[in-house]
Amino acid sequence: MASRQKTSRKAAGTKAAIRRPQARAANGRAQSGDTGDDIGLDALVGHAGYAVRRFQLWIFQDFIKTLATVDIRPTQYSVMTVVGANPGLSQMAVAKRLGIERARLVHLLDSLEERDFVSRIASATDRRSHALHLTARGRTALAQFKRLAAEHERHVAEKIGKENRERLLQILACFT
Amino acid sequence: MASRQKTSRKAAGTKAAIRRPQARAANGRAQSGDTGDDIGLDALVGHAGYAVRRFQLWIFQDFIKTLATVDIRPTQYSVMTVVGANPGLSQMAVAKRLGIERARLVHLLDSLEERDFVSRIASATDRRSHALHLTARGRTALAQFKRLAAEHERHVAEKIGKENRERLLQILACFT
DNA sequence: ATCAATTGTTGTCGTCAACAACAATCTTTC
DNA sequence: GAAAGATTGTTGTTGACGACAACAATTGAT
Repeated sequence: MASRQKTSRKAAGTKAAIRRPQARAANGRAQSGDTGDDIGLDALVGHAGYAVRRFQLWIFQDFIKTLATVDIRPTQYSVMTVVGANPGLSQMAVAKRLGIERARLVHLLDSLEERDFVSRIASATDRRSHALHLTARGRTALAQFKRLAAEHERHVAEKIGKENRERLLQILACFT
Repeated sequence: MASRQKTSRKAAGTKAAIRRPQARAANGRAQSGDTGDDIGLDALVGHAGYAVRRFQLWIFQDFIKTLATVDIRPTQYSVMTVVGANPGLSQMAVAKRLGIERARLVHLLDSLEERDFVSRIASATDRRSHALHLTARGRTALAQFKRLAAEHERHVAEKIGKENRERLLQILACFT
């Protein structure tokens, strides 16, 4: 135990030993055989943020796994989808539409351009901005991505139920 | 434009100029007055992940803003809530229950212990593990946090509707 | 007694949001 | 038409966060 005590664990052992008086002796639970399933969450249940965080974690992992063969992540997919549906958009417009910072979009487009999915074309009307387009390769690739994304969406429907998924989309439509 | 061209922008200007032939002349949209509201999302609408991402972004920002006066973030709140409802839990049990990695929980508890909200007490039965408890200060603090969190939850209800919020919680209950 | 598993910890890596600065360029205003 | 202000793409930094991999201390099983 030497290393754990002498290293930088600021106050774990020490403080705890001092503050003992008020330490309620672990109300019946303590560290017995906690499988992690019988632990109450108290106020946490009923918090939308907590449920959404867990859900988003699950849904992103499934998306990444389902599109692992093509190595496309959710944000990259969203960028290509928007650009594909609206060719010629500026980076600013895409960033604003997707709720991404334009600073972040720079790197996203760098990688997508390296893979020859997207191209930044100098705008004719505004020499500051770039008109974004899918390349020919990007268009055929996006078609495949959409098939895989649809498969991912089926996973979601299996997980929470087909009608629940649609209800969810309807509830959250104001954020898209 | 010197710096933008000569610096490390790998292929923006150069490549784009070369790949010109196939560049469809921006189908009517181009870079006119894009306010960002009239941009189609195509397949993106209908993707649960996208809607959930945007929602989680909003909900976390509101949570952080609503609890800014006490400087508590969502994850910190979830830890204190679970520990408060289940005193004596080990770090492993808390991490598993909340879907946090135990490596990450270490830092979370470090900060909460520095602020005297939580204390790690050496377990009597297992000298490896720590029994987690709220301090007296932590208990009174958590009570205030819960009031502020309830206010945040009201913001959510205002945003998506009271009944929609409850429907949402019901749909995502399997993830909590 | 020995070997595998567990617990807390440290460290690294990559993703992501949030800011702040900057050069180039556009737009407005006088 | 020139100066002032706003916009666009870019670079950089910061911090929260998830994922992994190691490690020492300890426990439990063989």
